Amino acid sequence: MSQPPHSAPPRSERWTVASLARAAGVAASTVSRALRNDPRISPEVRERIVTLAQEVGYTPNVLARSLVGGNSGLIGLVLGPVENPLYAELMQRAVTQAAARGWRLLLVHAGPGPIEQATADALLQYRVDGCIITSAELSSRAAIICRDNQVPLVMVNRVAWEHGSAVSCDNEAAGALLADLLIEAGHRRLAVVSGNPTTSTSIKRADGFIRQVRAAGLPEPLRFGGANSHAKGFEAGQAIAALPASERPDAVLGVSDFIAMGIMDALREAGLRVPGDISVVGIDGVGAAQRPPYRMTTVAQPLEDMMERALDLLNARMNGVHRADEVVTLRGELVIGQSARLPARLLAG
Amino acid sequence: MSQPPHSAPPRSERWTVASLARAAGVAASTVSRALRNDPRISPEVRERIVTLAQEVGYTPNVLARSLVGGNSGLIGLVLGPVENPLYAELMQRAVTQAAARGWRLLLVHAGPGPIEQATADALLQYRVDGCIITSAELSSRAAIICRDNQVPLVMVNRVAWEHGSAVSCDNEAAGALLADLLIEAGHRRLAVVSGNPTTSTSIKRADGFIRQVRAAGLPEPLRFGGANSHAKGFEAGQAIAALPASERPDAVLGVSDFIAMGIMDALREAGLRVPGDISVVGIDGVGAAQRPPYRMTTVAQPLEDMMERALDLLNARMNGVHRADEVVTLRGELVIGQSARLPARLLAG
DNA sequence: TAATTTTATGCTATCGATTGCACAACAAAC
DNA sequence: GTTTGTTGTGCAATCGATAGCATAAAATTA
Repeated sequence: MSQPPHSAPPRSERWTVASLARAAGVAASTVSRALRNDPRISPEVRERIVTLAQEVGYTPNVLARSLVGGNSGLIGLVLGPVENPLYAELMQRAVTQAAARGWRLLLVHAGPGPIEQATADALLQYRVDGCIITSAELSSRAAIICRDNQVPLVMVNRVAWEHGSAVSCDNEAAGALLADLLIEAGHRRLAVVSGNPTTSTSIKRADGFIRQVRAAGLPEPLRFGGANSHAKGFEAGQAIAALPASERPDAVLGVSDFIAMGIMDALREAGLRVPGDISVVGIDGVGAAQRPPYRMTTVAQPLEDMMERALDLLNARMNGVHRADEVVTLRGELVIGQSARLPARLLAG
Repeated sequence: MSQPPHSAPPRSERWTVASLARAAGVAASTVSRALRNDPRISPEVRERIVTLAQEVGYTPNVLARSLVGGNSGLIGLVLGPVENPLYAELMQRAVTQAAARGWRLLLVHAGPGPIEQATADALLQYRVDGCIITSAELSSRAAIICRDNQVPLVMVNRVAWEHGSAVSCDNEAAGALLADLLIEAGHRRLAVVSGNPTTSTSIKRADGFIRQVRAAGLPEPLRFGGANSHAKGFEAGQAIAALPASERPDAVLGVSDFIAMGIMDALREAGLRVPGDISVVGIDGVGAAQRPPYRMTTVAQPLEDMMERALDLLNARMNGVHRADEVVTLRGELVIGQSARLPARLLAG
């Protein structure tokens, strides 16, 4: 493989359509057409060229191709802080599913900090065909760039701020479902620990939860939170544990599994049993929260489907096709763990 | 911004050197030189062109530039299964540090499965300037491709298999250090839970640990393991907890924090106290293991430095410069948590 | 057999940015 | 007032792949 057996190897450089053409005694355009299965090329010639290309290990230069074709095959990816396992899981699915469609990911940002201008510019410099933003917070620069340059944009796990399509779980329904179940199971003093107060995801989940608590005529839930982190959940858990038993909630929603893990850790560390003394539920369905010691009862987001729909949305907007922004909401699925007391009817099945 | 105020806007397309040149009344080459600060362009002309470019929001097409220059500015990134927080942390640092050098990451793979041929080919198709592999296991296809095509390659957190440079922590020393400390603190029955038996990282860490146990004249450590996962650690923890108290180890090393978390979860679930009844230590220093309820005593890898050295190694091998493969080993740093009984001398400071 | 259509291939321009070389314009020097 | 030297720009080729158009050869038809 490293010693191409043919007559006109490019001087220790890589093979190109031109060098292949020289070696095969045809024109560069013929090589290009043969490799793209253009029906106008005769079977014999095509066969000869394809064989040669394989023998020498020819790899097309996508950069050159996209220069003329206009499609880079690149999708920009902006990730939130990956200490939250949700983002890591989203990333993994993004890579896999993008690859299945022949696209590659240009990873421009990952982390808690705001995205820098130079970083956001890379989306344009590399002529990405589309962009996926999964950060709940600091996506503004990237979103603006996409808007100003007609780059298809889809937000995953957050709704669009002013431009772009979005795919998310029905967050309000998830919060409501959990409230209903907890109440049905007999919980009477509820609490909710929110995440970042500026993100739609956190707000909706808490809203749905609180709405059902009120609808049931129960006292207003206690509220904690402030950021989507284990630390904030832990703080809230400590505060809850410090309450006198008579005032302490008997069930808590962490609006993300990540937060709920922190809550549970704090409660247990304070000597409370979960779910014996207090129920804890989350939303997201991340793997880390499904493992012991958490075994979280949660509403899992259909991440696989969400990413698939996200790529569909991008695909429909590529190649200059203009379409109205679209918001897709998928229903999450209840995952019965062992972190909360639930209605008996659910424990049978 | 979306309404360029100038006379010759490209017909709703993006601006190019050519359209800028037309608008500025100069040649394309002049635009190019002005934007690259070529000293041969007069200050006035340069100023005029730069201002115009900024006004209309011109973004150079990197694909076209790399076609002539030969440098794509892309670094291929191959990640292991990101359920292990270590990989997520490495990724975050890779993005940040690459961006600081003006490079972007082409994320070609992330996950437990083997890397597909089509995926590995993307490294060549996009003409990456270098490649980083942080997967402990399934990197072969990518490594082979890099070797056969003189693509600079550096493995992070594993030693090179047959080609490529590598950056890793002094794994053997880390294992040995932890053994020494545990023994000094009075532990006598030690155990080690390994990861994937084919990875150098796991082997070395266990080796260093076992070596020191033997050197101290203590009985051969119990051995568990088989994969670098929370589940395997959990299994090992359950097995350890099931042993009669007289045979049960009083200290366990999980060769990664991820494994050690699983061990600790199982021990605690079985009613054992950590570190009261049994000490648990890990290696890696991931954030998840530093949080409650783990507060892991561990040897932290200097991830920031490791990634920096990795990029240095790539940089030195770019632009066709050929250098011998290089292996860099950095020393890890002890992090004193609360998961193990340690020598009193350490607890003072 | 000439005229026409089909088929297979080559020539050449193109995408956008860069760069070697040529060449104006102007200043300095004899 | 011609010659030499310096500066600043433009022209044209290049990178690698693709696509429109032209054309030679072959196959079909009149």
